[in-house]
Order: sequence, then structure tokens, then C-alpha cells
Amino acid sequence: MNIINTTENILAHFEKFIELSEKLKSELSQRIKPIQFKKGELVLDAKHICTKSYFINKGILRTYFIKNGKEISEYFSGTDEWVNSPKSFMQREKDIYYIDAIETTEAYFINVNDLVYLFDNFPEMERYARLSMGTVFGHFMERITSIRFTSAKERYIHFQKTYSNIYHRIPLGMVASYLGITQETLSRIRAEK
Amino acid sequence: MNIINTTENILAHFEKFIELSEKLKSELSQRIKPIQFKKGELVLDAKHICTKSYFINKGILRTYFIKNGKEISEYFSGTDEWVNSPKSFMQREKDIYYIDAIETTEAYFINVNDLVYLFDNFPEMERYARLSMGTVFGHFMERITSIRFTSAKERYIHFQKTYSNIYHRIPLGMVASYLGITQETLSRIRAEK
DNA sequence: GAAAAAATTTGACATATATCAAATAATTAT
DNA sequence: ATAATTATTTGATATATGTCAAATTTTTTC
Repeated sequence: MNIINTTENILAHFEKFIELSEKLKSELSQRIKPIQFKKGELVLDAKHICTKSYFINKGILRTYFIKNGKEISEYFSGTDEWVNSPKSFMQREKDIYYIDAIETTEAYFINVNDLVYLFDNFPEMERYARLSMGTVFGHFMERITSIRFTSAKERYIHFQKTYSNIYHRIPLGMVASYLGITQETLSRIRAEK
Repeated sequence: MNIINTTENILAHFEKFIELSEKLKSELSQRIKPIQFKKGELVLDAKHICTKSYFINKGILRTYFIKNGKEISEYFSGTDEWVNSPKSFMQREKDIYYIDAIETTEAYFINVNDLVYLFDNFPEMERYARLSMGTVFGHFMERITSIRFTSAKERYIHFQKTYSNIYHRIPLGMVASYLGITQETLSRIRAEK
């Protein structure tokens, strides 16, 4: 299997937003590398700056932070999604977020330096970034509304919709902290019907 | 006062993120136009597609939606911020958001078509969009955390910090819906100390 | 496959915030 | 200025969710 081949999925993802010239395809293929994480493995420790962005092929990564000694899940990421610690990655400074693998995960990664090179030399990469960020924006707004104005039960239902492919693979405690409720409450909600 | 002059502030804003060539400056100045809103005036009605993006020079705009007949404030925007209905503006479709002026507001605006022209012809505009969106990202993440894990009082304090310049100019009811609590609760929080 | 560890469920009780209703206070219009 | 409207405050009570503790179930390790 050659390099071009291993990056097929991710190139297809770019092509949802922009046209890829042969030149850019080749540059991307040279800079994007495969990586694997075992279940439970730490992908990013908050004590380090995040220098890589991961694109998931298979599996689930979780972004979380620690508050009063407890892990609070910020969000979950599945197939065809980019994962990094946004502020740390873009501004090259430490931030509060950890990333770990909820299940064994196959991903690609690109180093921030390589990404910057691509931004500097391929304007269409800037466009890709703008357009793909736009989608995430809407999700954030929906989530904010969901947290503010709905009961714990409604939030759980919203979560199931948002993560329809993967919600049943995420442990209860992690879901509870994502929803901003206690494990006990979530357990009771699940038991209801 | 010539056109270049009236767009001084907003050009300065762009220059925080990218260098502006004379050519781009001139294109921007031709496409960015001043506009005024009176206190209480509707800037965008959700029954229309949002075709303009506003950059505030002075005053406050509020983005809100209607749930069960009540206005729910999504966020407030002050000096040096862009305001539009994100999904509507970018995808040229209707969305749920209204925008109104909390106080008399001076702004600039640009039409979506003009912005697209600029994106297509000035790669640095794509970069500007990517970088300026990045900042907003962090705010969303902070807000999500603020809503999930803090009491109504803590959220109000967080709100005061986030909107330190303008929070005292926003009516109580609008703040309450922004925080996801009732007016009565917010009134009691304010009365406390 | 038994033992240990971790995750989930269940129970009793506490509390922050919501709801509904009414009283003031502050703005806006005549 | 006065009336009318709108915004804010206050009070009494209800309810969803949290907290703490223990029991059970599931998963992991040896």
C-alpha cells in the first residue's frame, strides 16, 4: 500500500469542500501520516502544547478537561472529524484540554508546521479551513441552546441525535459530564423507559 | 469625509489579522458601507435570509430566537465585532435568528456577494476569516463550560466578565434568557450583595 | 474462571432554581 | 406632567437535579 493510498479517505474529505490539484494532493499525502491509538490511550496531555491535528478514520476520541479532580468531557469525535486542542494548536500555547481514545482508533495526523506550510502555499487550504469550521459553528450554537433550555432528559435525547453513530459506545460517566449532569441522574433517565 | 476615511476602523480591524494591500484596501472600502440602527430596531428578521454581515462601530446588537413565544438572547455584540446569522449568511438559507439593536448603533455592512467576491479574489481574506473565527471558537467553548458547571450566580459573574464593556447596558430579561435562567432568579442574584 | 477493580444503579434526602402571582419601579407616550 | 406601558422585584410554593451512601452489575486482570 503506497502513501497516496493510505490517505484516500482524508483526501475525499477535503474534496467535499475544495478541489484538490495534483500538486496539493501530493503535498498533503506527504505530510499526512497514519497513527493508531489503543483504547484508553492518552492522545494529548494538557501539560504539552498540541502540535498535531488528528483526523479519525475509525474509532472515537474524547476531548476533556479536569475540574476539581474530575474529568469533564468537552466533546467526542468520530469518523471523518478533526481533533486537536483548538487554542493550543493554533496559538502554540498550553491549554486545559486532554484527548484520549475511548476505543481503539485509527487516525491520520498532520503537524502544525506542515499545516502552516500548506496554508501559506495553498490558498484553497485557507478556504477549506474556513468552510469546514463553519459547520462546527452551527453545532456549537445548537449545543448551547440545548444546555440552556432543556431538561436533562431532553439534553440526553439531543446528545443521542448529535452522536447517533457512536453514542452507545461512550461510557455513562463520560456522557453525564458532557451533558453537565451527574451520573446518577443520567442513570435514572436511561432507566425510565 | 471620503469613503476611505469612513472605513478606517474596520480596516484597522482587518490589519490585526492580515496585511492589507492597497488593492484590497480599495476593494474593501468600495464594498463596505455605513449603516445606522435606532434603539429597538430590527436588523434581521428570521423570515428573511441574512445577506449582510454587520461590523459594529458603536452600540450593541443582539442575536436572539423565539421559543414558546419568548425571545431568547443567543449573544450580544459590541464594538469591533461582526454580526450576522451565521448559518443563514454562509449557506444562503433561512435560520431561526433575529437581530435587533439594544441601543442606537453605528455599523458597517458588507453584502454576502461582495464578501464571496473578496474570498474568491483575495486569498488573504480567507486567512482573515479562518483566524478571526478561531478566536470566537474559544469563546464558545468557554461558554459551554460556563453553562454546564456553574450556578446561576457564577454564570452571571462570567457574563459580566465576558461583556465587561456592555453588560450594564443590557436589560435584565435579555440577560436572563442569555444565561438560561428566569428573570426572577437573576433579579434575586443581583439583589444579593 | 476467580478475584479485583471499575462502572452503573438504586435509595433517601437536600437544595437551587422554576413557576405563578402580585407589587413596585422605571420608561415611554400622550 | 400624567397616564399607560414595560421592566424589575418580592413572596410562596413546586420540582428537577444534586449529594452522599450503599448495592449491584460489568469489565478487567491475574
